[in-house]
Amino acid sequence: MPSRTPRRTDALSVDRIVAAAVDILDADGENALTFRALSARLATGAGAIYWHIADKDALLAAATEHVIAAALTDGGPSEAPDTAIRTMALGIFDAIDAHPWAGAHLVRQPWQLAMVEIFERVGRHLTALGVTQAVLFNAGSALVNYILGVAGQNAANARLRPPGADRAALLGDVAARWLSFDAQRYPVVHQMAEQLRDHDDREQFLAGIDILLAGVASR
Amino acid sequence: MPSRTPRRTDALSVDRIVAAAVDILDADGENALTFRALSARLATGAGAIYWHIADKDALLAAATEHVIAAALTDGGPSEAPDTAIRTMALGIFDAIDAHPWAGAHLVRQPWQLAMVEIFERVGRHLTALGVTQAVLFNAGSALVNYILGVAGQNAANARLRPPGADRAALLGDVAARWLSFDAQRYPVVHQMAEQLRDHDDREQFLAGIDILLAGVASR
DNA sequence: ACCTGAACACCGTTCAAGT
DNA sequence: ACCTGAACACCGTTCAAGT
Repeated sequence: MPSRTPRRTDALSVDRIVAAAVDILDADGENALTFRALSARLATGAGAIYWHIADKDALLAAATEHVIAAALTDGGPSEAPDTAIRTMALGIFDAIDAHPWAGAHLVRQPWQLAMVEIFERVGRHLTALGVTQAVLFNAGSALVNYILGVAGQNAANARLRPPGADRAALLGDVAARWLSFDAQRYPVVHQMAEQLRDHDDREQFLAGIDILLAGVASR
Repeated sequence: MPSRTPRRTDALSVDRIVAAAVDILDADGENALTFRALSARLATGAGAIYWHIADKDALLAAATEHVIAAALTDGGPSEAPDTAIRTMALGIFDAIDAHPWAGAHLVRQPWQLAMVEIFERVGRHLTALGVTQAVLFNAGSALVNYILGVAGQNAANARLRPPGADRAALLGDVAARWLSFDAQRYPVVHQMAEQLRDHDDREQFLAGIDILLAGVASR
């Protein structure tokens, strides 16, 4: 029986719209996010959303920003620079693993805020690592491009995986597909298929980061 | 006045459909490729296309395959393995630079034929380079993911670039955008903006390949 | 076997009209 | 200022009907 006027918690806002969008994207994937589904969930009209957000691209960008920003927490300042890069990269990897649609959008829309944030951190850690001014740009761009490439792959894999199917089953399918190619023409693919079946995406991602760091260190 | 019955060069076929699709994609971009536009260009009904090709995804996949396969020509067999990797990577880079929509699709649909072909070649060259069985899978995947990451970026940049605008102008815009961020919070982005303005995409792509190769060699 | 083209179910986006 | 919801222009895809 509070006498204060009740807070209008149902008022529309960019935050509420983005939160609802993230919910839909996480639950049912990219195709499920329509302005009709979103306005239904928010109990409003489609036009109301357009008053707060420019268009669907801006909506996806905001949702991606939201999810990536949460992943970009700073590690302890005592962390060694190369460890810091691994930590940050893993954070992005895990965020995209949990929200594959964010990976897809990150790849399609570079130069968005999340991207600049990633670039800044990678660059800072590389500088701390002693990378010279001259190679910093190339090294940073190589790392970012690698991270984005994996992000895209992960997003694509998640799209492939039917809801409910587990990772092992999908890997088995892909391995079988690889083995179905002609062994004479694709010997390497054949032998990689074996390793593909029981590899760990996360470990392999880190292995790539380590290769890049080793390459940078050798300069 | 040949008496032979004229060849029906206007008969529909997957090849003609794919060729027309590539034309539309190259000329006017991804959004311009609709079944209506395609059937109009082929002077037929939309349903006719569906008799030859499963759906739009299959159409894009076939168009991508077509464009990437053309880029994957074998270098001379006398080529050193690391040179061969650079040559192949540059071939893909240039193909995607010329057909950005193919880069976008390659990123979205891994495990398609073009991907397997790329993986095979990268793996073969790495083996020739003396890479051990144990690290082959990780090294190959790192290279492929990096190439795909750059492919995605290139595709996105091309989508950003308004038709007619040149690369230099776009780079200037992005650099200006980077400089508009707070210099205290984004010092690295600020200093990279300078190098961004007059960097060469192709050279930077190769620099990344070299970093990866150096990292692999250091194992 | 192959093609036609109208029809269906669905989008993103706009906008006059409301409060 | 903010919301409503019908309307618009446009998709991918299907399918009965043709040849």
